[in-house]
Amino acid sequence: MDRPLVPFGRPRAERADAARNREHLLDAARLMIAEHGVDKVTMDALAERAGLGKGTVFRRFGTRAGIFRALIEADERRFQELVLSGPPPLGPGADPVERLVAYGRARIRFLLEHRTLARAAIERGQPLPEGEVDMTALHLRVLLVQADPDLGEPDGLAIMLKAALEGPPLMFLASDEPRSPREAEHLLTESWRTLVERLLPQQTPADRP
Amino acid sequence: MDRPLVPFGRPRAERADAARNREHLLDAARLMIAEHGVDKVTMDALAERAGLGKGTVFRRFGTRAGIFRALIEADERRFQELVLSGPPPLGPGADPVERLVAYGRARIRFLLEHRTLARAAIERGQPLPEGEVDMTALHLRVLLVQADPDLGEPDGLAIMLKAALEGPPLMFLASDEPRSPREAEHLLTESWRTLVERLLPQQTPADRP
DNA sequence: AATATAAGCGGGGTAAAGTCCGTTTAATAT
DNA sequence: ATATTAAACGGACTTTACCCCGCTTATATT
Repeated sequence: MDRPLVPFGRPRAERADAARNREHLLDAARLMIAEHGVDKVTMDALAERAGLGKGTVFRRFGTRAGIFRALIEADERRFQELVLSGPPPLGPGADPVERLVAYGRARIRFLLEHRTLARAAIERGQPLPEGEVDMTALHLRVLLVQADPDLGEPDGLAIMLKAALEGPPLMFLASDEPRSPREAEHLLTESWRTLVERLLPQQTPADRP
Repeated sequence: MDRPLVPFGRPRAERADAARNREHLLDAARLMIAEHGVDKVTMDALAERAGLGKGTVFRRFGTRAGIFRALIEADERRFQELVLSGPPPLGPGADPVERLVAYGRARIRFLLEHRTLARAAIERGQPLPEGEVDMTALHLRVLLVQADPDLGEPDGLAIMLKAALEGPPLMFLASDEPRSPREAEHLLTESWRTLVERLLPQQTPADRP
């Protein structure tokens, strides 16, 4: 008759078979992608390959895009750790403008390296794939304010700069002629630097006594 | 036996019945959207509503997204005309920085007003929906170079600024809390102004003799 | 007016995402 | 060890975009 003493604990850890099956599914997905590319990863084929039912696939990942999001997640976490506690200028310690430039360079490279998965991880519904909160917009906002406390509309600017940074690699420079990822990386990185350095006052040595 | 004397004329104008059916389909789509929203516009339902076969719908518009692209097209053309030959500062004649600010304001409003259709017009494949060429990136590039001929990487900057301008309204400020379109429009317009005016040297009266 | 032909048409067929619900089972309480 | 139950499972079912291809017709040519 007693109710559990801690009725509000987290919703009870994932069952062991569920965790095992998730790994099976992710492994199967990785193999299928390596063999035939993302397009051939259908929910039916993935379920069969992993020896599970289709319902299980949807229960685990919600949507097709969810599978690809899960595949990127580990790398994304590593990336965020470098940003939050790695060496400067990407990590804390450097001048905010330098950190913004470094973040852009790293993010562009990350997205271009993961572009196939990242594109497949975009939901056909509303927003871009974010792990609960939008780390990029958040981080950009913080650095923008640090670089210039008097900046108007930091929220809006953070949103726009996030789009400027992440849109082109995800769409792989949607416009005009095709470019190699190498050329794209260089072009975008340099453009980002220009954008950031012009947008924010350079902190020259003369500024600090 | 003779082949046509002008074998390379354009591929022969659209047949009258085809044009008529296209209008019927667009009318039907508009009605269905007004009544039940874009999601209920399925290819089967649209075909039936217009009294045509499903194959005809695909022949006319290629994909589902193509229908929504066609619905926006007229408005998009009007917009481009205002930009190319309307009154300044949106049209030609004003200072490039002013034109960039004006273009951003107009584009943000346009995309927010059309956001439902515009989102539905995005293909689940690669690029964002563009009418053959990417007018926004092109226009931004021209104005950027006019405003500052020494700007490095105008191509990359144009691509990034296009993403900064069009991404947020299309994704409707994907991140954080929901905002009303009104608030969104104001926030983005002001942010765009800040971005452009900081990015480019203000043309002060003193600069011109 | 008759003919030729490329364009258009229709609707059944396929593939794939996502839903539903009855059955099974891991984890926990007794 | 047994009972309990919430979670997990599986696979049939539904929905929808998109393909295919034999038939029809508008238009141009003679």
